[in-house]
Amino acid sequence: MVIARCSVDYTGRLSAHLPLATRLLMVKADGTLLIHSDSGSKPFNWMSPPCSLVESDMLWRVTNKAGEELLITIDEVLHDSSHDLGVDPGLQKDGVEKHLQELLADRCEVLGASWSLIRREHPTDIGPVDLLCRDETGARVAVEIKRRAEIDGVEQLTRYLQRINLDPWLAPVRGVLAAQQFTPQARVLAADRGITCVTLDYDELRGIEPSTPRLF
Amino acid sequence: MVIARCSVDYTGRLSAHLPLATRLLMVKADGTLLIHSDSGSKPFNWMSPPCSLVESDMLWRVTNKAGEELLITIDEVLHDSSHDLGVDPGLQKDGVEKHLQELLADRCEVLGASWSLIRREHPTDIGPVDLLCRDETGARVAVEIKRRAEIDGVEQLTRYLQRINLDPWLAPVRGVLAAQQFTPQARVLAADRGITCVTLDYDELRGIEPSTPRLF
DNA sequence: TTGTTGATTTCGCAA
DNA sequence: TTGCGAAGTCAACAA
Repeated sequence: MVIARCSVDYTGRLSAHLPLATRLLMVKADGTLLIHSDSGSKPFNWMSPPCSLVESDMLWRVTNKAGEELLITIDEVLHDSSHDLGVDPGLQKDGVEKHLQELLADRCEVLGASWSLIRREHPTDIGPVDLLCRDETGARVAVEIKRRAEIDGVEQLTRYLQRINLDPWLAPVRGVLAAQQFTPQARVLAADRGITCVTLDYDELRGIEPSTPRLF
Repeated sequence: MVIARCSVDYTGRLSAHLPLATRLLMVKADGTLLIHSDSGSKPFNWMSPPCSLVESDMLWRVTNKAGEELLITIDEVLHDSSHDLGVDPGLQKDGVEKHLQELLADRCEVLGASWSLIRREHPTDIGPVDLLCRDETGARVAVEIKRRAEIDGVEQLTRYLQRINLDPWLAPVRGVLAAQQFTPQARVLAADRGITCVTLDYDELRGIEPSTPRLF
């Protein structure tokens, strides 16, 4: 961890210049280098491993295989310390889309009374549909699950429906977009495409799910 | 800047837990808080301003307006230092999409012989089309520019074309997707929609451009 | 304030 | 390795 007055030049996927100012240079154990200012959550410049750092005099040269280069010109070092953090057990996440899909696969009657699951991750040639279900009339429904449904989620489901309806064994298949939140524009476009929007309640799904006895 | 053995719990847009380990806690002047381990380029946990940090004993509680909460339980502080970095002049970038658009607007004959520019950032009710050109036959062409064209770029241009072709003064307008790189799926979908893909060479564009004499 | 779009996005998963 | 979709995406910019 070095705090220094420095200027930085990056050439690679684009060209960028960082004028002389005081910043934090962080070199991690895995080779990651980050250059942070005193505001904002993202570093101004960085380099991801694998990369090589060569320090000569007051010039740091960081390069990687792809030919990207970070030149750090050090004007003055204000702080320099090193710390051994050891390995990190990592972050445990809960509540993401995958989890929603698992819960809904188990309880697709949340989408409609008497609905049943035909298949999870039903493959098409442009990617898998989250759920393929049978509704109360026996008709097939393709379900796309999002945490927050936006316009591109509607586009995605539309593409799936086009593809899936080319299969005479499956067609006709209608679409359901299931999400915790919807942007107004997603609702409008979905309505326009004949796609039904279903709002999910994560806590309710999670609360209901354990009460379902598994018959393995 | 604090280096400490700590565990972290985040509740907000999702729930996440970070088991006890040694990490870097960074508190920036603008209120940003970052929790970094010794590997990876992004922090495991963070909170963006505006947020409030309350330190009581060995517990840090960080909250924001949206009801998100970060609980940091400090086990042992290994390092604690503070540094005044001052304001940063910020990063100067070159070579991003906006720049490509400027270059192409000046040299749209790169897209086809005798092509001319009608308008840059042509407005539609769902957003501006990057370029509106006239091809060698006098027909109008809507051009969408990307650094890397993916499937959603094709969707975006498709929406623009639908809108723009509703205007009897402009229709018919065909589409060109110009990018430095294309994903295979973008090419397939573009072909499917009758959209032409044009590969751009940034160095060539930049190299050619200064040779164009300006008439004042 | 809200919405849209780009990003040296990063990250994870799967083919 | 490559491709593709998700992300607590972040951040800039316009309406």
